Amino acid sequence: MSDSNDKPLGRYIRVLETVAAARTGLTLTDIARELGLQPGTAHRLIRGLVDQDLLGSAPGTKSYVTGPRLQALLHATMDQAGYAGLAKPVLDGLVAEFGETAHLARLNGDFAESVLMEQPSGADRAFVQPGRQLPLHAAASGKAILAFQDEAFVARYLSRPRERYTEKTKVEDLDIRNELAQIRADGVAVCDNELDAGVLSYGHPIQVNGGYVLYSVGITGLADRFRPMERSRIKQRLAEAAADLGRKLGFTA
Amino acid sequence: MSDSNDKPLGRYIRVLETVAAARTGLTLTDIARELGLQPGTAHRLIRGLVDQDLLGSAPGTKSYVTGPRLQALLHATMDQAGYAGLAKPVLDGLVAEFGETAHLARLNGDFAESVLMEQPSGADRAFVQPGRQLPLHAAASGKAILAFQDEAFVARYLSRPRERYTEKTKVEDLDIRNELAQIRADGVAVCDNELDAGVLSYGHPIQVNGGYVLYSVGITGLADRFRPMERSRIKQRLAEAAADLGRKLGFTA
DNA sequence: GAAATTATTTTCGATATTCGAAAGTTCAGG
DNA sequence: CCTGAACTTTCGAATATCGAAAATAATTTC
Repeated sequence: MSDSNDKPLGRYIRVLETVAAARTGLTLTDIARELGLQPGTAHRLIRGLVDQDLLGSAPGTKSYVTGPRLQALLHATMDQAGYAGLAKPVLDGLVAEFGETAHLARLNGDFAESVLMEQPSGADRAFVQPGRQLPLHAAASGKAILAFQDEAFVARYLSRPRERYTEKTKVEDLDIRNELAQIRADGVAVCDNELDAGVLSYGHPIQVNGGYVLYSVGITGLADRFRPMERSRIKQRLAEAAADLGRKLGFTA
Repeated sequence: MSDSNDKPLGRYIRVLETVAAARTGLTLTDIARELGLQPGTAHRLIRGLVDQDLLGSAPGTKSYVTGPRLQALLHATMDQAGYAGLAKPVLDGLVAEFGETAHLARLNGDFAESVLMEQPSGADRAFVQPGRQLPLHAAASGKAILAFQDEAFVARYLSRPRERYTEKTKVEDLDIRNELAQIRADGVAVCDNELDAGVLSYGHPIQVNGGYVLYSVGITGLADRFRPMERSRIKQRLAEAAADLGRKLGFTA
């Protein structure tokens, strides 16, 4: 009888399951023994999975853990209700302090998707309602995520045409790369009239345990009213919120 | 340049990501268009994924959703901290009401692994501390999960030898099958001195959106003290807790 | 209800990947 | 330095995958 589990795909998945089930990192030999594979085969399978970022190996060590792409996949499947319970209180805290709209965005393909939004009572119309796909080069929460992706991702993103939403939208490779560098240095991304006219927003990356950035948290408001707000305070509170959310959304790598 | 994403494994994963990112089920054509695949290729990839239970197709319809094996894999990558934020409040509620230990268990291989436990202050020694592997035939939270697995899983489980932990442990196929049927009818599983002597516990399956049961929630106490507690009340509160947890741990199918 | 359109499934030879076995490296302890 | 375990590479044979095209099924249109 030919078990469907000895097809190539099935073997890859069994390796993933083995690693995922382990509390701690597994070594090549662990995996080979567990699945009854010879070392050479296990090595090839693992390499394939690492190439796809489905497994990661803590640099320096020889043990493997679940990779960022698998974590992203998990988050992508989680229901919005799952996020709401975790993230809503944090967003509410931001709303209470600044009186502007706060939202949580998640990397989804080539966009940052808004997955949760909280507004002050009597808010303007929503610019970041859940489901909206925010461009990675022209939204604060998008830029905050893009700035912390690896070079291969950034290069791929920049290799494709980008839409210009307003006359202030940055579309040149160099402009965008410079801004990403600044975001990495500063910790916070700004989008001033680059996506929606008259709208100003701040975004902060959310780092989960492994250090990967899949989410960002942002505050958005009408530029005229929001601009005077003290920037250092916004930055500090966003950083706190991001740290809190990172813990709540986090994984043990 | 040969992108690692056009290797066979990468294409399978991209299909999974596409389906996972969609809020609703995707049809073959949707997937093919999204990924720029020709229909025949998409069909073969999808079929391979369905064979592995990584994708599922709602019976009758032609649209694909994430399958039970993918859900199990992704959940397995979540660690205790990830659960804590979601499930701790629910367990705390049970502890507050009954004054006994509550825990969340997850199907892991041929055992139900306790992944989170909450105890009343001044508790007895812990019988379900996180990490403990609870047998599927001799623990309330294990039986609650086993009762809702498909026939192939149950048959495979019963085809292998089972340990007898106490003289009350049920090990005969027929006894176990009868009890599983009763659990399906009743909704709640009981383990009375079958695993740890002097310990009584109740378990309730947790259904996530697709209907798959990967988790259960349970209450455990010393039999002498716990037995007098009103059973219907326990059952009702466990059902509520399970519904709540199912929402929080759930996926968009 | 027949024709046209769109969606799904199957077939095909060529190509690329995977397979297990065995040999070759690297690394850590004694 | 030697030894053994863990890790990595190599190899021809077996197998899965590839894109293109054709066949079937389901839906829509007229």
